[in-house]
Amino acid sequence: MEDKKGLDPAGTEFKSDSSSSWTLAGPDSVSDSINYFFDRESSILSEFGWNILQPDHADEIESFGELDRTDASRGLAGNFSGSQSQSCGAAGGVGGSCSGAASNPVGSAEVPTSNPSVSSSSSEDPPEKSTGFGGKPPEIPSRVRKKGQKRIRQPRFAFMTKSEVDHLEDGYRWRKYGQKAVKNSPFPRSYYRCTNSKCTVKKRVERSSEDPTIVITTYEGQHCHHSVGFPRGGLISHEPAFAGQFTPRVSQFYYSQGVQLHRGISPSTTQSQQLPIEVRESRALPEPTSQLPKYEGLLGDIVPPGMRKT
DNA sequence: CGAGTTTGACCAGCGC
DNA sequence: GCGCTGGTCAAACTCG
Repeated sequence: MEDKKGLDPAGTEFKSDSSSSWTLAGPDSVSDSINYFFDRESSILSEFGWNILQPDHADEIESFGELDRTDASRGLAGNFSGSQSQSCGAAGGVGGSCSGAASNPVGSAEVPTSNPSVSSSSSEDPPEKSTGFGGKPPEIPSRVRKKGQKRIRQPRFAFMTKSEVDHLEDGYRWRKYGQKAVKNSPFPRSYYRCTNSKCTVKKRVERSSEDPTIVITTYEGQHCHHSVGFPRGGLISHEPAFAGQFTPRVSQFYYSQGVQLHRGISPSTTQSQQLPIEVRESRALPEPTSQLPKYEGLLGDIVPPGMRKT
């Protein structure tokens, strides 16, 4: 049960899937590599409004995953300040989540895309009306969204956690707004959004069809407010009551079970840690034996220090 | 009674 | 153009 396909017994190889693997350059580089991921992860997560702390023990980390860039042309390409993210609005920027780097004009770091028609995304670009998350909320309900008005994706990241609980505590409060059966998976996918009315962060939770003990959580967007509570004393809350309530549970998840980051970094993020990342999971989780070239291509661009691709 | 969940329907995007 | 699928809505329902 503890064994994961992504990590060999020696703990020196990380696999995103059967098509690609990461091999540490040397034993000494293990912790460095872990630190690399978590330093970056903390940075990245903080961009999303989370302050995930680094685990105490590197061996708790079981694997790092892949990401899908298939939708890059639609979701990235300078659209972090897209229409949906505008609703962070006036509330924004408590702790800087919604402002600052969050509104970093990603367009300045051009994101390579496999889709040559990425330029078409310019039609989606809000013409500088909003400054990142400082704009006004979308006034048109998506249900009444006009035809041709594309759904703007926010940057995403996902991670996998070995847990029997579907909905992991992360210090924020979530409201479930949908559940849907997923193709090729016996487990439904649940859709959550942050209960903060000014926050548009969404979260998808599903179980891996390959390993039902693994929960795949995908966050989309950035919180524009503090969390209610935070693991291991790193409380941001102004409400001690809540803080005390959440701390122990979350700590257990993040540090006893470890956080499995299932993510990717857009090539541009290797140049600027200020940039949020976009992680897209595939429409259907890849079969163990199936290969998604798009993953491979992207992973090839991301080689953490001390690691080499095999 | 308010907040959260469930669930069927609707819509948009994508691939063929 | 059509069908499939993911994502979202919203009414009904449950719970505290």
